[in-house]
Amino acid sequence: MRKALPDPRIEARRQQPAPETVDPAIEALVHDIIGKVADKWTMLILEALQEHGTLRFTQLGKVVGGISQKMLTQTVRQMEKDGLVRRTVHPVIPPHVDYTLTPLGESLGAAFCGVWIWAETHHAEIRQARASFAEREAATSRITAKD
Amino acid sequence: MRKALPDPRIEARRQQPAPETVDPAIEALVHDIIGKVADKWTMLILEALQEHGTLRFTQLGKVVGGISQKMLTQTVRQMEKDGLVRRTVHPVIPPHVDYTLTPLGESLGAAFCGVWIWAETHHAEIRQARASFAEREAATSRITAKD
DNA sequence: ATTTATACGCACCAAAAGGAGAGTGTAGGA
DNA sequence: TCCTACACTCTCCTTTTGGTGCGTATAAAT
Repeated sequence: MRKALPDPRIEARRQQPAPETVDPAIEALVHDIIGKVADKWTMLILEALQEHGTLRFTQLGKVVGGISQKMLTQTVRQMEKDGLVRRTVHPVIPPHVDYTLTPLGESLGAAFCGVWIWAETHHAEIRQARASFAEREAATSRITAKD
Repeated sequence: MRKALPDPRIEARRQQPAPETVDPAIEALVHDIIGKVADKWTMLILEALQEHGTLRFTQLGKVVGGISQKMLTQTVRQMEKDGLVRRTVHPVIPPHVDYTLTPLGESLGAAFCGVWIWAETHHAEIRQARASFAEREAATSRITAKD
């Protein structure tokens, strides 16, 4: 969420009104990708690597924070499969492996950057919304159209 | 992913280098928000409401596709709590409830827009990455530094 | 009198996610 | 000689997620 600048390709697309020519097969694939990529750990790891450039396994775990080894391995493996990170093994003892974002990963990081900034920008509003929801709930009165 | 234009506040922030003044409490809160919002169904519902403006319960379910009533209720309720959607009950029989994005929800939709476009733009690369990973795996040779 | 439509809530159950902890291989240091 | 570091993998176990089906209220239509 830090240094990323908007992907020029994405910015270009934003200008255009709306393709609206959505092949259902592509649509399904995109939904699938979103489903895989819109994952808490994926986002967190993406951010960590974006900020630090290259990290080793244990360092990455510490930077992300609160992740188990299992999830770290699993998520990073999936990201490698999807071409988001490059995993480099230095065959020394004790083992040394480092992780870095591929250009594809960087571009995803840039895309998610907007979401990070959104969260930073609006977290106060969310807290407020939660509070007022709780209040309304306590009064047992939901929003109701009065016509 | 369709019609959204970039949030001006986010675009403004992107220019700035990096605050780097990250209060750990805020950081944790942001991580929490990301964790809640980076959910498959949340993203899909967000997209549906962004494209259609206002939808009733059943319609929303159809537009999203493949979601059970339970998850639809649950997710939409959470989004209401977080101030992303407004739920309006028309007290008629049979019941009539419609859902629409709040300004906060719209802004999140705009932020996620970049991710949608990223997925549409790069899905071919992901498929290719997966294929070449599978190939490398079959050859039982991972990327290894050769020095 | 029976059916239909709508937006759920609830209970039950299967599946998946995810955490904790132990095990592994081996070079170099104490 | 034993311990430590590193990046895992594997097994067990608990928690969470999510699907299915049933119940509900009630006015209007058949």
